[in-house]
Amino acid sequence: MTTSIKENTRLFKALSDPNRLRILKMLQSKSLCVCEITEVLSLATSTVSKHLSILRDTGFIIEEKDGKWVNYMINPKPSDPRISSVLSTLDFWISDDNLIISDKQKIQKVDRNEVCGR
Amino acid sequence: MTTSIKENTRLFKALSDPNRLRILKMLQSKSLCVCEITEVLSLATSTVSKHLSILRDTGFIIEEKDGKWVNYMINPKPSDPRISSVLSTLDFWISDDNLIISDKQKIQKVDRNEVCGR
DNA sequence: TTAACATTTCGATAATTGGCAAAATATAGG
DNA sequence: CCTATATTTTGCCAATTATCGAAATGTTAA
Repeated sequence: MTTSIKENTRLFKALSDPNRLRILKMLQSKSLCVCEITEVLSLATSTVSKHLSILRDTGFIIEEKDGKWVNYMINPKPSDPRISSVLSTLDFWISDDNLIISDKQKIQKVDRNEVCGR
Repeated sequence: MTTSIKENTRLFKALSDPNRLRILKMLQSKSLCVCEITEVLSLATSTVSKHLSILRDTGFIIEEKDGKWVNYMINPKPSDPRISSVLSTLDFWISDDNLIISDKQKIQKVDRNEVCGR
């Protein structure tokens, strides 16, 4: 495992954006495709895609292709124990934020066949 | 305790700079004044001062005035449990980095009466 | 093979951040 | 009170980052 300052900085940088934290919290509830996340965050698709690639490259999430969709989900078996540690930590560090609560309500209702393609 | 997305983002932002991580690791060895830290990091005094104020404002460190010096040290009793958690975590996440090892060697030799005032 | 849709990549731009030097503030000691 | 030293604040610049829209890529289904 790499424990360099540079590596750690990269990990904390990945966590230091509100939209990326919202994405992680949403994925802790449910796997989602890019357009579903885009709908909840109200950002451009390309912006969400970029956030997702940062979270993927640092090992927080993984992707799984499903036809024309790409499903993103929390990395179930991170090789880096720091990732597991952060993920379980976020579970109770962030829970009662109004934004997070409303995000969770939204993703329960979001249907990719309705939301995407408009 | 605040557990908002904004608060958490701020905390991770504070940790997402290599020089701030170096400062935290140095202070985990020993309390230091601004000019001692400046000497090790080879940055402008004003830059170091700024980094220290960010770490102070987020609760990672505290300051204690000592005459013309200001000593900075790890916050011994953080009111926010997330701070304690991160601080103990950093202890083993970052330890074998060459930069950190050399920083620790340097601060053992640094004497504020020699280093400052030149 | 087109058409439609999902996603990623690219290029441009605005906002944020880290850096320095100089000015301002604070303290100690003559 | 004046000077030297330590630190903080301010103003400015360069580098980085978040964002968007457009173009490129990939997939499905007609």
